[in-house]
Amino acid sequence: MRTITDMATVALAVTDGIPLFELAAPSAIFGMDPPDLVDSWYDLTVCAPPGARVGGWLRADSPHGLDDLATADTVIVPACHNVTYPPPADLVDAVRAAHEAGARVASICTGAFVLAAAGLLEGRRATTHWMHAARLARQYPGIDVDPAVLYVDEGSVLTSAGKAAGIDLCLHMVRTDHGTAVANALARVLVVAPHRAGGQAQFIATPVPASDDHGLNDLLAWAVAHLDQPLTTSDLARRAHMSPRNLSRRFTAATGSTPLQWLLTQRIHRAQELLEKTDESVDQIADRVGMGTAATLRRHFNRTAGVPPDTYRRTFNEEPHRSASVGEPATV
DNA sequence: GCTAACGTCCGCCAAT
DNA sequence: AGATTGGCGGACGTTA
Repeated sequence: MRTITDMATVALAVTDGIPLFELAAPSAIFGMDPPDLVDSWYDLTVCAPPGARVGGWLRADSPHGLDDLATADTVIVPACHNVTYPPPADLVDAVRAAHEAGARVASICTGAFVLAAAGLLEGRRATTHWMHAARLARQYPGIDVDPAVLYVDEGSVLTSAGKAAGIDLCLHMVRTDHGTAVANALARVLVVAPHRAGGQAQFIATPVPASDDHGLNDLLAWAVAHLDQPLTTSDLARRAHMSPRNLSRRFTAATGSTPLQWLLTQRIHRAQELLEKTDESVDQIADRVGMGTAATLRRHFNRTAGVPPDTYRRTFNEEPHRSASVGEPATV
């Protein structure tokens, strides 16, 4: 089991020609002044080859090179600027070495191609920018590429979709390390959506199909507002004026997860929030998030958060910031 | 941890 | 002709 302090050093792998945005998102989050809510924040190292260009008009000037990736707890690999060429071999080797040394490795956008080349995605679920998802899947048949989600958390290997989804992934890591309250506070500072879960593709406008609106947003919003009630697929279908079969199909296409699984995830997130912010019993919380009994909540909570509700509460409530252990969350 | 009842969801296929 | 929909069966998951 990892601890928060284990994840404290974050290394950002800069490659020549890297888009500015890719660099900006993780820098803004991991390199910011520590929020008041925590007493230790991340230590960001930018690892850049000498004279690397950023965004075509900036030059990175860092005393740290790729060798420094190996000692980081968390390694972030932003987009490579051209996926038609194989990623730089020294970067691939450095990323592989870092992962072997126990680092958590996360990619943004086409950075997934670097992780793939390092063999870290083999047999795993992963995502990348929708424009390049087909290429990734073709080049690496062993990867279960999901182009429809914002990010995929496979524990020690995380991938995110294009550009702004990198912010979601970074927030997700902050949430994993420091809890929902800290992640939400940070999102407020950054003025971004506090939580777009990895499996929630409903807020991405993927401009591939002619109509990028799957028409489920109202339903999802309604469901979130009525989580405390028992909701079946048929209930949702009735609300969306669809047959259960069709809703099930549309739902999966739009969100990347099935109705029940999506509801369970939403309920667990709500429960996490309540555990952090209130003193309500697990029983009460189970009732408030529509999970029936505490036993049911515990079962799903364990599976999703990696720890029982009471442990989670102790981690983020009573003793918020001291090397608290959180398990590896399952894929969101 | 077991069980019984019930819900979910996915392949198949005909209807639209 | 091709895509979308909805009903059905049955394996599988969830709940209490």
